Amino acid sequence: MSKPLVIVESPTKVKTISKILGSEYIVKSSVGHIRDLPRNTKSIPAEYKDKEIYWGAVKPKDFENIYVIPEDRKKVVKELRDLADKAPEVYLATDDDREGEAIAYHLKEALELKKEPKRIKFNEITEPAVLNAIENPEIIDIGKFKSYEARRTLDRMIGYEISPKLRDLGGAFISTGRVQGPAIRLIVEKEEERLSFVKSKYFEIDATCKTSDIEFLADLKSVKGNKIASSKDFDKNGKKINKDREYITEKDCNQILDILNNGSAKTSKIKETPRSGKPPKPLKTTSLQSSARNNLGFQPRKTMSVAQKLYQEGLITYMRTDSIRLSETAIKASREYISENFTNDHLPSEPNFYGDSKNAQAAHEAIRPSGDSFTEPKELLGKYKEDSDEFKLYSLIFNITVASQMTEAKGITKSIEIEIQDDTFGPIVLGISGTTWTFGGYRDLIKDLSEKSQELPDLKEGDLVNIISSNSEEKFTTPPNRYSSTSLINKLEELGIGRPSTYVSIIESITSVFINSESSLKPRILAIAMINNFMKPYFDLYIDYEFSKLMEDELDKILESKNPEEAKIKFLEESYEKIKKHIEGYENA
DNA sequence: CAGTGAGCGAGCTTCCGCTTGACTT
Repeated sequence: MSKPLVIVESPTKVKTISKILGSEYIVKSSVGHIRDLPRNTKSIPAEYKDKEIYWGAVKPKDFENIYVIPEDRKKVVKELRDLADKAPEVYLATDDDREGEAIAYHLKEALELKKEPKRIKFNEITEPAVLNAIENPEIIDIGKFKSYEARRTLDRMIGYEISPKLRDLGGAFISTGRVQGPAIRLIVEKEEERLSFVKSKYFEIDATCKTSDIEFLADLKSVKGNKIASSKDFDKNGKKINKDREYITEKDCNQILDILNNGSAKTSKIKETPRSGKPPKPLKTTSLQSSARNNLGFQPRKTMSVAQKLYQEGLITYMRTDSIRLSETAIKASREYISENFTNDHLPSEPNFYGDSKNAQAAHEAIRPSGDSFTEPKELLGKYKEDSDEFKLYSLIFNITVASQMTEAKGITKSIEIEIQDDTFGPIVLGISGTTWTFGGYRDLIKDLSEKSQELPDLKEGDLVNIISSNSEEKFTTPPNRYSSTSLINKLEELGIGRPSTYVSIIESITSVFINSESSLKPRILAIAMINNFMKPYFDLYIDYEFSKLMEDELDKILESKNPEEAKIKFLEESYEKIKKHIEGYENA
């Protein structure tokens, strides 16, 4: 009469899994982590109050962590414990990654399970996947749990050792850690690049040309057989870096304009090259944030909160993921939609596959419309208004997912060169080019909005062209842009710093050190001093851009070790020795 | 005698990652 209990992380999953497992099972969620290191001194258990512990959380012997159930998690834990007590069997179906394994272990401890729980994993919620998992239970992977503990303890160690020293210098509103440190460094170094940037002058020349039927604008491409220098041909110090470029002066410029205005030009070369357009990759957290920023003007925080609503409505899959893998279900649904709405040529004979980056944990699939047959955006118009954030974001997710399974676009890029001969400048070559798409492929569903096109004149080699007027523009190279919240998050991901669930909160945790205009993160002087006068001289290791990746390598070793507990202790001992040396260096400076 | 300042000790904060929903601006 009592039923087995299945515990997942997200409440939203409960409904779908209940439907699959039926009334024979009770399905509940932990709503994320349920135990952690004590958050502050008040939450340290009384028995440790007068004992020596590190960072308010770790016993010196063997770096054993002290775990507590935070006040606001006690209700959930009690509820789960009561259910577990009555259940003949407990299935821990937390996510299939390091943190998921940790939550499973914490559940086993916090629920005081007498019988070994069954650990089950699935990374898509479909009937076969869930049933298969139930039939093939595993046990909790201690290696994974120990590598989680190493990560958790190291983060506490770094944050709590260095932040107090930093606060002595910088005041109450500044702190650092494995993630915050490099994030602030990125912003500071970008500002320094901008400050030291030397701008360079260059010229752009174009001419309005005319044939019998059409007027068009052509750009100056080369003189004396060399290409005209553009912004790319200077480095950040204003140095000319390309020997085979023509760096034209203002005087050259005026002479060339004169020649153009008085000369007669001839079509010298027409080139047609085939071009293909690749469909977009399926979405993960960072690319969703970028696409929503570029196409809808959403900041990451807004994107995530709208996506959360869509997820809770059951319209999309999980939105915090580092994977662009589409499940078979998703591929089938996309292909079905394509074959029903487009021609056979829009459907590749084999599905398009996209691989994950090396440091992806891939506990969830890509972000896509949910289900085994996708809801078309227009079907949502009863539920959402056309100009609502939900409708716009869902449409974006739908379009990119389906487009990722369509064929390439095919086109021809035609370039026309028009030439004037001159004694001083040799051949003066003007050019115009444009792409005509002969087959739309995925572009018949989504178009690249940034693309502009100009109608090309119908010219043959040797045709004469009249130049009506010409024009020059003085241009300057520009320093690199500051990071936006979106581009900083992309950079952090590239460096393996932070996780999909934390990207938005990383930005918010460091807001005190920059002047926030969201799209342009400018560091306060405090941040610059923190990096240059504190972190770099004394704690350089902890703002190394590779630090997180190196940590991951060490965590992998713990995971694969024969004795993970021992490997964890060794890793933390070595880490502690290192940080103590850095602290000493700082204290004695 | 009243006001000031040095010195002391107690108590607080800080990390990252997993989930929502309640809260404020």
